[in-house]
Formats: sequence, structure tokens, C-alpha cells
Amino acid sequence: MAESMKGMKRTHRCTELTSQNIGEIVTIMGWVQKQRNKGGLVFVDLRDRSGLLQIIFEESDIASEMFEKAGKLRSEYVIAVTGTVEKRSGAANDSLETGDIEIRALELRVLSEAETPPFPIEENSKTKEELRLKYRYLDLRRPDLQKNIIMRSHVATTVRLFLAQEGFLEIETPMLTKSTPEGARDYLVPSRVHPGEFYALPQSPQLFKQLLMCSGYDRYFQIVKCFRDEDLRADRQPEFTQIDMELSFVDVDDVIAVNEKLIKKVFQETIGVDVSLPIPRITWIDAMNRYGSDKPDTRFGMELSDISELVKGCGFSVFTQAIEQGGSVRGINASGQADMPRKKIDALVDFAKGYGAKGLAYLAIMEDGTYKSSFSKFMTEEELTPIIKIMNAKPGDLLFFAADSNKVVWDVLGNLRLEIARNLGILDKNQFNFVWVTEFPLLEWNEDANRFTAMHHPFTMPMDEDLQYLETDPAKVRAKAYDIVLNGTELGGGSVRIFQNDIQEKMFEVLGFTKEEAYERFGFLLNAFKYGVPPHAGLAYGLDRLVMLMVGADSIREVIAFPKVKDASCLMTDAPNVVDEVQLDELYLKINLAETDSSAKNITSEEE
RNA sequence: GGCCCAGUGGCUCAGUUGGUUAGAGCGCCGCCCUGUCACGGCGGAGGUCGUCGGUUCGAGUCCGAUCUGGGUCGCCA
Repeated sequence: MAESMKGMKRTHRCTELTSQNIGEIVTIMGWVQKQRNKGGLVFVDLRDRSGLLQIIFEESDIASEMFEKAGKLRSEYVIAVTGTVEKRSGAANDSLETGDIEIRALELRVLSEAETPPFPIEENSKTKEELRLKYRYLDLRRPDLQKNIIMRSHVATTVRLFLAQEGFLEIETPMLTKSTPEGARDYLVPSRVHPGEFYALPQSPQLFKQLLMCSGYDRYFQIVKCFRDEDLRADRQPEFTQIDMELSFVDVDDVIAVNEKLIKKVFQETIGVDVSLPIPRITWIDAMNRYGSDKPDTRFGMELSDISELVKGCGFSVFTQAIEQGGSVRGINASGQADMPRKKIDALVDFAKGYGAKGLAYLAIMEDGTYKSSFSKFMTEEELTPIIKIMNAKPGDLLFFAADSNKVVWDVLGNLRLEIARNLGILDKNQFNFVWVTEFPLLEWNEDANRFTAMHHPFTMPMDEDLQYLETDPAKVRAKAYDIVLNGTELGGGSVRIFQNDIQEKMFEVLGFTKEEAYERFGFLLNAFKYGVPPHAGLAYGLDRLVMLMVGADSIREVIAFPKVKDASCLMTDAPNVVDEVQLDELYLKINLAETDSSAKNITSEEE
């Protein structure tokens, strides 16, 4: 039977009590983690968001009906206890924060009984994620998840305080906004008062924050939900949170400067990690050449070497053909791995094929100086020696080579490098290596669309010295764009924005938009630019990824209270769901499932 | 859309070359226990092996399909 808490008031959370409070009469409330009944003596571990505290019920010092009640307590009952803080007369429990004290109960009320939960409420859960997500409200009781959610709150609070101190204004932008179908798919919201028309949920507040700059708010930030209707990954959810900011009268260095201070502050105050400034910078082309990635993990070496010059005349046609077709041959040195078993090497070759490699050449230099190699028979010793030299290889090392277009070679070796590091277990989650990646290409050639697309977005400012090539050689133009990368994860990115209408119009032209199309989609921004616009730049972080890395989680779901699963549904609420005809009619919508057989079946059965 | 992994009592797992009543630990239920904290002791309940179909005298075990969850490629300006 549930009892009222009338007349009782919680005085402390469990771990807010220490030996300093010995002798005080306190009232605590929380969930029963564990009851240990010794007969004439009952121990209860009480849990709240702060942690655990032991309560002792002794037959001799509490009313008999209370003692009887204590004996019937079960896991997850919600109780209120008034009692005296005592030093433990039994042994202290060193593994508990409050292990030296306990509450001797004088009064007990059962505020809520509980069924046995479907899985244990405990740290380091081994329970299948599917079940945890179905009962997320129970999963969220577990200490490790509570720690993550609390950390997330601390990060958000620290960010707010810091940015406020730096003169940023927190301004909200609309959730119901205009669809601008460039990039990710939009989530659409039908309009009831505009039959046949739709809002889109924002993929980012990009255009609105630029307009705020036009309006003179000079430093804006927002911790804001964004939505992208694309497939999920361990670090991607359909709705996610950005720390979004925009500044006026600034260039690249100004944005980087304030954000380095922000990063330092957040890591210092939340997890006590000292980030030394300045954060290293690397240009995009250097990042690709050295790490094969625009989000390099700099916690370890194994950098790429370009051996194209050395092999362009060699006897191995795989290498020479790649170069003749405008590609390159590059390699990495897995130092000390020459004795890697053939099976593991084959697995790495398969791994590489997953990234578009047609194959992967390898060369193991044995301790006695001989080679084990997939291609050395096609090459002379005179051809091999300089390769080994340039790759700084010595006996005991294992070299891998990819030959293809630059894009494929970078991708293959960049990922291979990470895979080998993971297999070797050399990635330390407690090491936090930041790097700014700068000077991204402005544009990317899109084969399918047969046109250039913006690598960042269409409002990104070209670098001053490359502006001259915008019309003549667009591929050559670098952008005033920058990403902040932590341990191989893209934490955030931003750019200086175009604020001159003539450059913006040229940009749209290169992207293949007519002036009319550009105004149709982005007219409100282009018009705003006519009335006085400050130079401005901004940046946005993925808050979920940031917290994920800070707490060492492997998935973004571990730092989001109510995440969605792979197919973007919610196992707890069962969203999304079929709505009834009345709702559809009101929105002037008709469902057409003709092309999706499987879902059509589902609908039919649900309608019947 | 492709590929890979997993699916056995409430939870986590084991189930040998297909062969009689499918096992374990934890949890749960009952009784006992005044210093436990992975409490302890005694007793007990609980699963037909994700689903459907096939092969076979016989399927948790083999084959096919399918569902659910995870990882990943494509996708994510």
C-alpha cells in the first residue's frame, strides 16, 4: 500500500550525508537498491541520483509495524525514512562513498511499491540494448547512465555561463521552418491551414543565425535540437543537439580563439582535463596526406607516405596503372607487426575492400631482412629499398599499400590506420587530442548530379587568395571553413560566411542554381544582405558527440535520455505510429503505400 | 538498399558430430537468521529454444524465408 509523505520533508540526498552529520536526525527518500534481512535486523541500500546510503532497521529501536514493513521491502520500492545519522558500528564499506555512516531508522513510509524490474538496475549493465530502450525510464535509473545525463547537463551549463560571459546572447530560432532541400533529407510537418504545404524541421539554424547577425545581435548562441532524416549510426541520431554560435565582425582566428577558450573551460570544469592551447591546426590537404582523413585521430602516428614518385616506373602494374590514371600509391607502416598472421592480414584486406579498394598490397620485413609480400616479386630490390627508406621501415615492420584515385587511397588507408590501431588497442579514451582542420575545399564534384556541391554549405566564404578561381577553376578554391576534431571524431564545424551579394550570387552560379532558384529558396537571406550586413562567422558543435567522448561512451545513445534505434523508431513510445483518418483529413493528406509492400501489409492488418 | 553479428527461463549465458524428462549463475517466491553490504542456510516455481516453412524416424542444433536489435558501406550540403 502506498503511503503519503505528508509531514515528511526530504533533508538530504543520499551521498550529501557524511560523517559530519553524525547525530543529526535526517529524512531521506529514494529507491530501494537492495534489502538484506538478517531476521531481527534489516539493512536497506537506498538509492537516489546522488548514490547509495545504508539504512539500518533494528527491532529494538523502531515500532514493530515499521520493522515488519522494513522486512517486506523489495527492490525499487520508493520509500521515505527519518532516522539518525550514525557512524557504522559494523565494518565500514570502502567501496561506498557513504560507507562509514548509516541511518538508524525511526520512521519508514512506503511511498510506492514496485514490481520486479525486467532487468537489474545496476552499473555496467549487460542487458540487451533493445530491452533497456523499451524500459528506458528504468535504464535511466542506472548509475552510469545517470552520470552521463548529469555530465551532459554540466556541460550545457558551463557552455551557457561561458558564452554569456563572453557577450553571447541566447536566442531561439524556429522549429517550424522552410524546407531547403540541399543536403540531408528534411523532416516535414504538414500545415493544416495551408493545404498541401509543409514546414520542415531545421537541419541547423544556419540561415536564422546569419539573419540575427544582419539584425545586429553580434554574438549569438543556442543549444538547439536539429533534425536530419538520414540513416542512423552509433554516433548519429535523427534528432540531435548542437551548440550553435555566430559572431559578427570576425575572421577565422577570432572564432577559433573564443572556441579554444570555451573548450578549455568545459573540459577543465566538467572532467578536470587540461586542454593545452593553442589547439594544433592542420590544413585539409595536409590532414588527407598525413592521415587519409579530414578528421584525423592524432593519438597515434602510422601516418601515410606517398610513394607514387618511387613506383611510377616499377614492374607492378597495379601501382603504375593507378598513377597513369591520375591516382596515387600510398602506404602506412604498422610498426612491429611483421609477424601478423596471414588470416589477420586477409581480414585487413577485406576491410580495405569495404572502402572501395580493389586490393591491398603488403610487405612484411622479417627480422632476418627477408620479405613476405604480396607484390615484391614484381619489383626489384632497387625499387623496394627507397620505399622502405621513405616509410622509415625496419625489420619487424609491416607495410600496407593502396593504389587508386587519391580519394579511395586516402579513404582506405585512413580507415585501415584506425582499424589497425583499434586491433592493437592503442587508442586511449582518456587522452583528448584536439585538432583544427582548416582550409577545406569550397566545392566537391558530384558525379551523380554532374555539378559541384558545397562541401560545407553554400554560404561559406572562399579564401581571399582563391577568390579569383571561383569561376575559372572552382575545384581549386579553398574555403574559410574549419572543423574541430577530437580523437578522430568531428566535434563541430563552421565557417566565415559570404556577406557580399555578388560573391554569393557567383557561388550559386557555380553550384548550378539560377538566380531565380536561389531567390526562391534563400531569398530572405539574400534580401537581408541588401540592407547592411556585417562580416560574420560561426561554428556549431554536436553536443551529443562531445559528451559521448567526455564520458568515454561508445554510442551517442548513452548520453541521450530517450534515443531512437537504427530505423529511427522509439522502442519505448513506439513512435512513429499510424494516425487515424480524421487527423489525416484535417491535414489534407492521403497515404500512398503502393511502392512499399511490407509496410502496406502492416497498414492493412492494422486497419482490419 | 548492400554486407556482417546476435536472438535459448525475468536477466546473462552454456548446450558437444541432430538422438531420451533443455542446463548453470543471478534474479524471483516461501521459511529461517541481530552487523550485512556479491550477506548466509534450507526449500520451490519458472523456458519448447524470435517467427514461419523445409530436410529427417528424430531439429535448440542442418537448409530457406522472415521479424527484432546492434555494427558498417551507401547516405549524412
